[in-house]
Amino acid sequence: MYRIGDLAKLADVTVRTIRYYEELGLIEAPNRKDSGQRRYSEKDLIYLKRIIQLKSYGLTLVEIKEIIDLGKTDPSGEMRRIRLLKHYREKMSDAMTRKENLESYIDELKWHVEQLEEVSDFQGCPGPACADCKFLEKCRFAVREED
Amino acid sequence: MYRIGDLAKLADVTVRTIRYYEELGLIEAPNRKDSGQRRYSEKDLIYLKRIIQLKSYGLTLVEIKEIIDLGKTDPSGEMRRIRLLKHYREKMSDAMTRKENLESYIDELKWHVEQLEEVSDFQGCPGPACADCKFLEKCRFAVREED
DNA sequence: AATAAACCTAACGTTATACGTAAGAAAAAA
DNA sequence: TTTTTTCTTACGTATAACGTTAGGTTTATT
Repeated sequence: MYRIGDLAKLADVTVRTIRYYEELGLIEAPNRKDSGQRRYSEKDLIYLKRIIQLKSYGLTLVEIKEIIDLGKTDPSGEMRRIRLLKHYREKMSDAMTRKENLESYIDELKWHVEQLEEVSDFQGCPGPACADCKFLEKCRFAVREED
Repeated sequence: MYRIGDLAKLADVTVRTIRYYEELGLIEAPNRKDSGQRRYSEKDLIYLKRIIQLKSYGLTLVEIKEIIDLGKTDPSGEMRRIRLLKHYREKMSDAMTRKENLESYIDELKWHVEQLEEVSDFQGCPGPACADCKFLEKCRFAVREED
């Protein structure tokens, strides 16, 4: 059984953070001693770490709560199961979109790097330099002649 | 030549946003009429759209400004070029990290979906149900027996 | 036993981001 | 000549994720 300070150290967060997560319903209210002090189990630590992991994925606490609440829903019964699946698939779809965005961004960065490495007139972009820029095809900002 | 309201419509942002970006130095102060009203060119529109695109990648305005300022730096001279490259590569590295995180997240979501589709005791996770969970190998939260 | 360290609740404070909104006046457009 | 748009200045706002303080109790340490 951990005290709240122990748990905080093990998960590398502050005590306040743990209380705050409890307040938000991200972690369950733990057992208390008669004096009122919280005592946590190994399982609580696992859950907390999991939340931190989800945070590292860029989810907000609200999004994390949604996922947790989904988990709490009793999945027995076909309808509920289907709804749960629907929710998760929406999350998946969001994530895939973000991933695609990120990949575009990475492409753009690559483009900048290549340009710096190989193209001379960096300042002319976009504009007249477009004419003989080797990235013309890929560039959606290029200044092209009228058809 | 666009008036600020025209530009706003074309880029689908508010007038305030444009002035704000100018204030931050994200876009250059445009030419003015004698009366003081801003007049924008096609190129200004391109730059603005580019900023919006970068925003859609999840960059903050400050990060976008960094990138823009990098672009403004005169890249002639080997030292500057190298520093520019270094900055861009750092951005790349950040982006790659975020991408990896996102991929882990997607994996986790997949795992949830598969679990919902195939595993019966969802509520028992983590805990005793770990013993015969088909995802045991991949799970870093599993409750395993002592060695 | 005494002191220090940790814990409790409740509630206000903080920092940052990205604008919104209002005021009062001047210029452009219809 | 209305109506719309624009100008500057400057205060307001909303959300996120806790930080911090107060005032008091409980554990741990010496």
